[in-house]
Amino acid sequence: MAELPDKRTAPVDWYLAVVEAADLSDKRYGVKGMNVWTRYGFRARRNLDRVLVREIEATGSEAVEFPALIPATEFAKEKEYIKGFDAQVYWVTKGGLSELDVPLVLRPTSETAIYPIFALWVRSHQDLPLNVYQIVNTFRYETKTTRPFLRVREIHFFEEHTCQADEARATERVRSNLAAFARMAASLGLPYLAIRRPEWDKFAGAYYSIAFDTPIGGARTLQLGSVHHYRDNFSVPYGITYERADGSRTYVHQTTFGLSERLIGAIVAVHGDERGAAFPTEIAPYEVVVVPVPTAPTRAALEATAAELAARLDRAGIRAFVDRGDERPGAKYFRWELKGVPLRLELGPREVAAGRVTSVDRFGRKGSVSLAGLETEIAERLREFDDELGRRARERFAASFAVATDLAQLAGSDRVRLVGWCGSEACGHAIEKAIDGALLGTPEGPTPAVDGPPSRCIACGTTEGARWAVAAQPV
RNA sequence: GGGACUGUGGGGUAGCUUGGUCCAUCCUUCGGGGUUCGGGACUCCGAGACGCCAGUUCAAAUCUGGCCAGUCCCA
Repeated sequence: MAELPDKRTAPVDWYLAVVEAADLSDKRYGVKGMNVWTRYGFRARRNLDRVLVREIEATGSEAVEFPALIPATEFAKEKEYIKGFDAQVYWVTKGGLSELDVPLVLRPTSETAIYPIFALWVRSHQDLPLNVYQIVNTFRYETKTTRPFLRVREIHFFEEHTCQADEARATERVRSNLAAFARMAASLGLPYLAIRRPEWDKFAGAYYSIAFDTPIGGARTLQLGSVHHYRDNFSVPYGITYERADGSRTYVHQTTFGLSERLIGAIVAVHGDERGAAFPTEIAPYEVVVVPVPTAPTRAALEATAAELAARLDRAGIRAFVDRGDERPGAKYFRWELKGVPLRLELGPREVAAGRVTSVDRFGRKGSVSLAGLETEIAERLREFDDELGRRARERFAASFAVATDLAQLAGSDRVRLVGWCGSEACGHAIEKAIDGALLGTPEGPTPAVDGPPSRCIACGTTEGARWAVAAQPV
């Protein structure tokens, strides 16, 4: 297997090489931005979905599924939304041989598919809150370069859509989503900042947008997902109203929460290193791989023992795989490290004689596990691995930010920059130009690497109302 | 929307300027045999490509045109 490009000096080449070498995605399908999920990559995706479902359902959301095609007439009802999306939708204009009277849009996101039906579902205050999510594929005609998982045209999309009685309750739902994402990200070992987007960069049609961003080296960041408060911006054009207890009628306030397979790309980009990918155990296609280290006479017995170990782990809910391939053990070690498996078990004659098995985690930390206590000891090792994975990620996260006090410091920056900002759009664009990227917005929680508020706006120097904002190069 | 560039086995490439020495190079991958097996084994045999369509020419991976696909830059 060839050497990987250097992650520091050639991050994009490194990322593409890891995705390919780890066999997470096959990009040879003949449509730009539409890639094939391999067996290995799909396992990761299924595990990711399981975490998302678990956490969102814990907040009282239920699964639904709406159709992929949307009549043009419904699609066009909210004018900001249309402006934001009409340049990147796929159209279905023919049915068989005939032109359709009403062309159909292949959903770029599902507001316009769902809200006409919400208008039918919501009638009384007793129908609220309405919290539903779906995990479906959405389609966007991306014109920029596409990258597996990070920028695709067929998106594996998680989207929650809710209706609340009023603005305050919608705000509460946003808070609840932020907390749910915090739990999801913890499962993935991904540190991030929740950042309120500036006016000019909020979701089309939103009252405000809060996005989750994580640094991935240099000044570059990756958006992991977003939560939006729509107020009644959609419920008015779509007529989603309810009757209060006193008989009066009013519009609902809505929120959405969106995530995608980008999270898998983020796991690769954030946790990966010179050896390849590194999966947190919740998402790992296999949590444990057993590698027999045979000599000719012990081969059959060792493979049988390895299969038993894997079966025991599977029964204990730990996804395990026995690598019986014809390669030498060392070649297998390299491959499974590249593929990001958290824990490897080496089983040779020495281990069998001692009633133990050697464990080596993705970071190369060795241990010895007794066969008798296999399940509990492995579970413990996996916990230790996740702790270490998270610790390393947080360490890099903390080192990713630096304050800039002058626009000149933004050019060619090797960190994500925290800047004082007065809140004006003109200054925002000046900052974006200086860093050749974007002003992501203002952090929702505490801002890392700073103490107290900024003294002034980095662009205009105003001291009045200056607050911390994040400037970066989003990928 | 404007411009530049690129397209060679499954992946990565050499060859293209100056047409012939190319039934296309090397690495990797894949299939089979043998010797091996505690950190990327070795060896033997085998498989696999010039984006598509036209044109020029005695002769095209190489030149020309169109198309398709992709990449990058600018708006």
